This record gives sequence, structure tokens and C-alpha cells, in this order.
Amino acid sequence: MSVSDKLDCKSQQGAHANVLHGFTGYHLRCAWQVVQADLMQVLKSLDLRLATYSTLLLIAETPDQRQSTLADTLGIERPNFVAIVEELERRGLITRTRDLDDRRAYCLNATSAGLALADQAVKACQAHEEKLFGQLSAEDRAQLDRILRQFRTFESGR
Amino acid sequence: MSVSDKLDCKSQQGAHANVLHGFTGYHLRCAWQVVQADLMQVLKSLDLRLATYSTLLLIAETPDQRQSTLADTLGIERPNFVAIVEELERRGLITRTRDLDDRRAYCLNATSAGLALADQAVKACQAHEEKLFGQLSAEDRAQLDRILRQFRTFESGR
DNA sequence: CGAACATGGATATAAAGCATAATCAAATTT
DNA sequence: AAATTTGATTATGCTTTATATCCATGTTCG
Repeated sequence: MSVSDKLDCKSQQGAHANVLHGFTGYHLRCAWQVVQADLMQVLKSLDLRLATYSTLLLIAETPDQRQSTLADTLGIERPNFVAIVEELERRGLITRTRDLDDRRAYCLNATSAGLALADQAVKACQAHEEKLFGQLSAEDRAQLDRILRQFRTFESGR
Repeated sequence: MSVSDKLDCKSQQGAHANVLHGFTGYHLRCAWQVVQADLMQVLKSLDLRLATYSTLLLIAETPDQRQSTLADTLGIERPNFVAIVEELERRGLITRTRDLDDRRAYCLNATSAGLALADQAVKACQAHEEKLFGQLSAEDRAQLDRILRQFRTFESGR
């Protein structure tokens, strides 16, 4: 499990009717749990965490961005982003060069090693998705993807 | 965001094509994020967290269970479960009575106050689900629920 | 029976993850 | 030029999650 959420994803074998099973949100969470567990394992074999993985990918795709912009995009607090960036730099996956126009800022870019690892990671994730979502019928898989994308545009109705 | 996962759920506005957007798992996560955020807010108004909420519900549904059984069902490590149970007991929502057959163990049960709060919480969650998933078409909503349930039976293909 | 071992619950503790306040230097504003 | 803002950082705290250990009770087996 993770987060403060302890929405028992194992209680299906319980003999009693579990109210939680009536909630779509519960099943959504359980599904994400399964995916997350497998994904983290896949990334671990590349010595990546979810945070470093998505950061590396974003830097590889959008060159010359500064840290705060990237952190905002990723929804990571700036202070917490520092360690992530430092790790990627230390491992030679990205470079931090001073912005000439604003000498406070860095421009982050992926190295060739970083690009190669990002590529490897994406391929591994595609295989992971195939493994997991491939268990659904083709129609169900397409439906799920479509509905989830749609759902994402919703605001948590304030 | 939460967990180690930093799968940027805000980067959709990014001008560049984001590889992550090609993954169903990514959208699954984003959807869960939206649901979780709203759910936590709903529970907060009842002074419950996801952990205390699901624990209370489970205890209310399955009387006379012992702590370790409940913890296992919920996928919570036993040491971490202690504080949760203590909180529920301190708030008068559950009782812990010694098992006569095994004096090491406790039997956990919801008090009438606990049952009442559980009931309130369930109703609040139903409203929350309605608010969020009600934004989908009836067919999509049914499909999503069906597919997620199905997906849940999968093992993360070992 | 009694020693060895297993189990329910608790404590202590550590590692992550996530957030806020404050710092420093380099911009920008006025 | 002084005041304010901003990019990056540090320090710090809170929460969640995991592990190792401990105590008391139960169980197993020589």
C-alpha cells in the first residue's frame, strides 16, 4: 500500500460484503496499485524511481528548461526537486548549464547517456504496459484508456 | 502528488508531446489522483484519513476480528496499525476487548458511535463518487467500473 | 513436564515522501 | 539606489511506510 490511503486492496477474499467494493474509486485505486508495483519494479532494474524517471523523460523531451519550470510541470515542490536533479546530474544523465540571460537559473538538458537511458526506460515501460493491460480485451483496453483520459479533464468539483 | 510517483499530472499543457501521455498507466494514476484528492477532503470533514476510514469500515463490517487479521486484510504493517487502532479507540469509535481464548489478542468492534460515523462516511463517499464519476456518461461509468474490477483480479504478472 | 518455537501486540527506529520557512544571489521594479 | 521579486538552495518538520526487537501468551515436541 501507499500514501495515507489504506484502502485495503486485499480484502476481496474476505467472507463479508465489503462496502468499499461498491466504490469505483476503490477499484481505481487497486488498479493503480497493481500498475504502480509493477512499474516501480521495472524502473528499479534501470536504477530509476518514478520521480527520477518522469523527470529524466521530461528533460529529454523539453530541452533548455529551468528547474522551477520543470518542477512546476511535474507538480514537485522546488526544494524537493533539487535532490532529484542533483542525482541525475551526478549520474551523468543530465547537464546543468547556467542561463546566460539569467545567471541565477540553470538550463537542464539530457546527455547522450541520459537520452539512451530514457529511451531504454520508455521501452521497458511499454513492455510493462503490454504485460499488464494486455490482459484486457482489445476493446476493454481501448475503452479504459479513452475513459481515463476523459476523466482526467475533470476538476475535483470544487 | 503522492507516493514516490511523480508522474506529472499537470504537464498536459506542455507544448511538447509528452511520452507519458501515451501510457494508460499514467492516465490511471492521474485519475486516481483526482479521486484521492477529493476523497481525502471529504473524509477530512469527518476527521478521518483514508487509513482510519477503511479501518473503521472494516471493523464495523466484520466484528470480533483481531488486530493482525485486520492489518493483513488492509495491507498495513502491524506496527503501523497500532496507532490507527489506538486513535479509533481513543475517539470512542471502536472497543478492544481481550479474547478469552487467546489472552494475547484483542477483539475489535465498532461502538454505536463508530457505526454511526462509518455510516456517515459511507454516505459522504457515495456523494463524492456521484460528484466525480457522475461526470462520465452512464455507459462509460459502468464500463469503467466493470473493467477496473476485472483488472483487479490480475496479478502483476510474475 | 519443560524447553524450543510461534504468534499477537507493542515499541523503537529509520528511511522515504512531501511541505513550509528562510537564505543567498541575481534580476526587476520604482 | 532602494525595495521587491525570483531561481535555486538549505534547513527543518510532518507523515507515511518498513524493519528489527521485545514482551507476554500459546503451541509443539522431545
